[in-house]
Amino acid sequence: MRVEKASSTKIKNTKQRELILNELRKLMSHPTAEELYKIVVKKNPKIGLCTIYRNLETFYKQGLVGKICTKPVRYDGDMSKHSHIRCTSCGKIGDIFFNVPINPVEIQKLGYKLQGYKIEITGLCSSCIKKQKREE
Amino acid sequence: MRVEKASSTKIKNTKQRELILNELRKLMSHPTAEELYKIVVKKNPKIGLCTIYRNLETFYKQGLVGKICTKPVRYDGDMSKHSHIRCTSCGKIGDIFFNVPINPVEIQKLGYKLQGYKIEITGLCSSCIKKQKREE
DNA sequence: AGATAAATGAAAATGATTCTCATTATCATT
DNA sequence: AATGATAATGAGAATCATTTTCATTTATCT
Ligand SMILES: [Mn+2]
Ligand SMILES: [Mn+2]
Ligand SMILES: [Zn+2]
Ligand SMILES: [Zn+2]
Repeated sequence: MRVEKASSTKIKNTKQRELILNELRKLMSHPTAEELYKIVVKKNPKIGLCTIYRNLETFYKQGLVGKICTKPVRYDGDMSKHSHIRCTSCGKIGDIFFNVPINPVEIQKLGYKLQGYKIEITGLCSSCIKKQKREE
Repeated sequence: MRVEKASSTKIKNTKQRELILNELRKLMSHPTAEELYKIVVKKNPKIGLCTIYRNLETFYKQGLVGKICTKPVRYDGDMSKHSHIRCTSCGKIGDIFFNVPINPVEIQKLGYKLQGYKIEITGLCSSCIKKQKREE
């Protein structure tokens, strides 16, 4: 018995999709769906919040945007190879442009096939370091 | 982001707390609060699910257990230094006992004070690799 | 244009987690 | 052991980010 092949659904290019991706790519920040919605809705007042949710997830699955699994989830229009640091004091997400290589062979030895990895770093951002010093 | 007040509250040792921590430490797995509840409730049928949630989070903040920020969140009674790999096919979480060092100085150069980091690896577990091959 | 298949938007549902609050347990002091 | 102070518990309600449902609209193919 033949098992149904993994979905071959054709993705359609809608105005909403284009707008959402463009606006996300313009940003240097890592917005939540809600935050991006507030920007996008100014250019298309008819757009629905769930369309933002839906498309961000689609973009992520297509490898078009990055996803940061905070709560709420944040997305990243910058696909260059980098990591993120979350400030434990103010919650801000910053970019960390340096690389920690993981060797696929090491993972293979442990019985797994490596597909991807993310490094989630926590720390204090510069302004929170200053704030902390002032309070001392 | 909520700024944590320098709490001076004394933590009391309750039977529930001890039971939850002991049962978690017995496991080799990475249970959710709900999964651990199902185990714990057999030994204390009066215990409430929210007590599991509350204490797991307390243990995490005390550095007694590890936390894996999947959805739902998973906890780890094993505090030895290791990373986790999530199988993208079956969702299982496996332990990866090798180390990827991050240099605090590198982070400092970028204006941050490093506090911690986690590496979240994704891939295929051995049984899902086999399953995939069989289907070819 | 007409067919068909996917995307949208509004509203409702979901579900993991957190909150509230009355009650109970723990612990340091008498 | 009794007391008092305070933290923890348990039940249920609330929260809220995200997902689902479904009627309608839109994009794309022939
Ligand atoms: Mn980034
Ligand atoms: Mn582990
Ligand atoms: Zn900060
Ligand atoms: Zn698997």
